[in-house]
Amino acid sequence: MPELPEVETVLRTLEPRLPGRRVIEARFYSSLVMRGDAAETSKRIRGRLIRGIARRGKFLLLDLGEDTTLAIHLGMTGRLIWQGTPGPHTRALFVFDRGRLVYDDPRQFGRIEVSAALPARIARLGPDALSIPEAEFAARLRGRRGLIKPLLLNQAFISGMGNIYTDETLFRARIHPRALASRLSPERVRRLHQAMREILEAAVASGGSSIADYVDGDGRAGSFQFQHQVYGRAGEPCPACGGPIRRIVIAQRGTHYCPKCQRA
DNA sequence: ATCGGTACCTGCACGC
DNA sequence: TGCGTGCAGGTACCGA
Repeated sequence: MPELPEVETVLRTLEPRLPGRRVIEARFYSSLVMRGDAAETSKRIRGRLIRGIARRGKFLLLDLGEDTTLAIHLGMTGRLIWQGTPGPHTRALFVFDRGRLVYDDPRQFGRIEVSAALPARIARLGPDALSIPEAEFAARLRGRRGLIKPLLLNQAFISGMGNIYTDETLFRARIHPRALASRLSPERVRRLHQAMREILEAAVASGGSSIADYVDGDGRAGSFQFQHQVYGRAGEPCPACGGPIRRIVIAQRGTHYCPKCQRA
C-alpha cells in the first residue's frame, strides 16, 4: 500500500519524535521481515542514539550514527506506530529511552535492515518522484523502451511511485497507461511530469490514501482516497467525460483509466 | 540489459 | 454458514 505520499506522511509524524531518542531494545518477531540475524541486529543497534530520519523513495532511513543505518520498507501492509500496542501482526518492536515504535505488517512484504553503508538496493534507486526536475525527468525518459506505466513503477527509473499514484498521474496527464515511453511528445512529457508532481503533492497534503491498512505514525488514516479519479473506480463514470472507467492488467498490476480521455 | 511471469504472505469480499 | 476464488498499496528472482 504505502507509496511515496504514505511514506512521506509517516516520516513527518515520526520526525518530531525519533531523533534524539536512544534505542534501549529492538525485538524482531518475523524472519521474513527482518533481513539478517535478529539477535545480531538487536545487539548492534542497542544503546544507539537516533540522529535523524529520512525518506528515500519508499524507504525510511534511521541514522544511528557510526555508519549504522536502519532501513525500513513498509511493503504492502506495513505500519509504524509511535507508542503503538503490540498485536498479532507485530513484526518488530523498538523500545526507546522514552517511547516505543511498533512495526505491524500482516502480509510481511515489508523489510527491516541494518547496514553500515547504504544497501545496494537503496543506492540503486532513481531520483525522487516528488522532487525530480522536469529536465531530468525528460532526459531519463529519453530512449527508454517499453510502456509508460511499468516505467513509472520502476524504482530504479524514479523512486516513490506505486500503483495508485501511477494510475492517478496518467489520468491527470491524459496519457494511456500502455503508451510507449519513447514515443511521448515533449508536450506530453511535460504534462506527465507536472501531473505527477501535482498528484503527489496533493496526496501528501491529504496524508496519503487509506484503502485498507495504511495509517500514519500516529495511527491516523489519510484522506486522498476520496480524491481518487480512476484508481479503484472501474465501471464508474469518468469525472471528466462521464464514460465508464476501465480496468485492465498491465505488468500484473490492476490498471484503471478512462479509454476516452487517455489516448496512446 | 530488459522484459514478462511467478513467488512471496495474509486478509477480505464475493459468489455459490 | 462455509468454502473456493480472486484481488490487494510491494519487490525479488527466474529464464528468455
